[in-house]
Formats: sequence, C-alpha cells, structure tokens
Amino acid sequence: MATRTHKHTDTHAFPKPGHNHDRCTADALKRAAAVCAQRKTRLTDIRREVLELVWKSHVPVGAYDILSQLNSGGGRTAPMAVYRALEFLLENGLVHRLASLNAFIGCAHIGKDHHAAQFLICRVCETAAELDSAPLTRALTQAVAERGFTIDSQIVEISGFCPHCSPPT
Amino acid sequence: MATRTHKHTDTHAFPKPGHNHDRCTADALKRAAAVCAQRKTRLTDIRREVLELVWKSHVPVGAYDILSQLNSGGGRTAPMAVYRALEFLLENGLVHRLASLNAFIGCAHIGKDHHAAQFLICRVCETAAELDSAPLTRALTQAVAERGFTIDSQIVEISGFCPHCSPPT
DNA sequence: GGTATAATGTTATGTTATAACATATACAAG
DNA sequence: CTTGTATATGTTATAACATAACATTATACC
Repeated sequence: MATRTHKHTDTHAFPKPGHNHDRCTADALKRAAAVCAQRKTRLTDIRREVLELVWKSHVPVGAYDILSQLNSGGGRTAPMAVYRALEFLLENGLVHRLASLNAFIGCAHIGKDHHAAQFLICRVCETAAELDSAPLTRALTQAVAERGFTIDSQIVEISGFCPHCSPPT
Repeated sequence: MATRTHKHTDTHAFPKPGHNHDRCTADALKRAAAVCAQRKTRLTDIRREVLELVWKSHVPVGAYDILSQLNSGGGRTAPMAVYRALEFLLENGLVHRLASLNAFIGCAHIGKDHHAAQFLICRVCETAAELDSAPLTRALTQAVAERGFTIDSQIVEISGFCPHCSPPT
C-alpha cells in the first residue's frame, strides 16, 4: 500500500451530508475486491450488487429494501439471495448488521483490526457511523472482566443526534 | 460469598445457577407493584402474567414464547396482547428488550437511576445479566461527546461466557 | 472433460412485530 | 348510580424480517 497523505474521509468524523459519496463507494468496492482476493473468496455479481446498494448511503438499509432495489428493474431475485450475499459480506467484514435496526451498513474500516462494532446512529438523518473508540473498548473489556465474564462479541449501538442534526428543543 | 447478611442477590454478580429464584420473582413483582402505584399506572392481570413469565428465569424470553406459555392452558391470547403488555412493562422500566436476541428480560435494577441497558449474555447457559458499569458509561459518554454526538439511548450487549460456564477449549 | 466445491435458484415456511378497528372495563364527575 | 371519557383488551389481518430444504448452475482444479 502506497503512502497516502490524506484520506478523503476522516473515519472518526460523522459523515457529512455533502461529502463526496461516490468516493466512499468506490473505495469500499476496491477494498472489498482486495479483501476477497487476499482471502480467496469470490466477490460475485450479486454480492457486489448488494454491497453497492448497501453503500448507496450511510443510512443502514434493510434486506428487503436491498431486495426491492435489486428487483426494481423487473428482476426476480428472492430474499434468500440477498440474505446469502449479506451473510458473505458479514463473514468477510465488508458490512455490519445493526441489531437495533435490523439493517446493514458498509464497513468503513476494512483492514484495520477492529471488529469493534460500535455505532452511532442519528435519530434525525438516520446516518450511522462506526465509533470504534479504544478507551471505550478498554473500559468495556475491563468492566466485563471484573464480572468474571469472557467476551466473545459485542454490540454497541448508540442512538442520538449527530453533529449535523440538532436535537429537538 | 459466605455470609448473606444483606440482599439475597448481588446485582453485580452473574445470577448463580442454584440461586433462590422464587425470591427474584417475588421481589420483582413487589417492585413492579410499587412502581405502578407511584406512577399511577395499572399492573393489570395480563401485564402481571407477562411479567411473571419474563421472570421465570434469567434467560431472555421471546414474545411468542410468552404467548405459548400463556396459552398452554388452552387460552386464546393473541400476539398483540403480549406485545402490548411488553410495551407497558418496557415503558415503566420493568423489563428490557435485548435487540440481539429479540427477547425480553426482567429489569433487576428498578428504582436505581440506571436505564443503562448494558447486558452480558452467556452463550452457553443463555443467562443475561445487567452490567451497568459506571466506568463504562463514562467512557461511552466521553467517546460519544468527542464525536459531537448527543446521546439519546444506548444498546450494549456483550455475548460471551459467564463465570459459571467455561468457554469451549 | 470430469468431478468436486461453491454459488445461486426456487419454493415454502418460520419468526417477530404492528395496523386498524371493535369491544369492554375502570374511574372520576356530576 | 349513571354517564362520560380515557384506558385496556379483543380480534383479525398483515407487514417485516429471516431461514430450511432441495434443485440447478457455475467455477476451479486435476
């Protein structure tokens, strides 16, 4: 990987409404291709199409929303196909599932050692962003350990108001 | 724990397999009655029955599981009735919903100023326990604030192995 | 080219949750 | 005590989310 003097998105900032989203998508697809090449898994047509649809925005999207978009041109794809594609993308760390929304969102941190699955979700614009805070992870690890619990996976989903949307007064 | 001078359960310990669960339930119902009296809401038959069923164990229970138990004696209760009871219990802080399981569990911390909704969930015995760690909440609050985000509600659900169940070797 | 593996197609069904409207019950004011 | 109103429940239907099971097709590797 060549040196990159700047990233077009700061992964620690909430996605701005007017950002260049085509680049988010393009980058995500590129990373996805790289991941699949490295892991010798196949980014087939339907998997790529689903990934593209998930990346259409930073708003988490439901499986049946994806399905309707796939079929909007008269297609006859079945729910199973979408769920299978999503399963593949989840396994390969290319998307996340948000349990509080039953919806999916593109993973912005591929390659980084995260798997933290910590999310901020705006109640107004519905945008979701990965939080992935190291101090939070540390506090969580410690609190869990104190209870004699061994952590396997975590879900952290924070609902509220993003920096671009004001809370109702 | 040798001496048991104060509370029959330590709310910061994972519920032990052999603990006196009748008392959990009895206490929970008593607290529920108190909360409803204070808030002038009504703990009707079906609401109490649902609460009792939720408290039958520390394993989160699905709405349709509750429904079958309600109807096991030949009843004809409809799903709506259960969901409405659960909605009431949620609003009054008497139960929690676990998004990762689509299931419900009795709230063990009524009266305390929590609403933290942080849970540990054992993959083996399926028991869930409230975590409610102040340091974790602080780390979370801080991490969220740093991103310019205003928190409205949180979901923290940690899956793993409880102190009474070993992880697979 | 043949064969094993992976992916997709197809049909059906399971599971979780809510909408919409009808009826009944509690409770306070008169 | 009876009547009005708000609350709760009953009832029916359907929406929304997800998986099981088996058939068929595509890919890769020898």
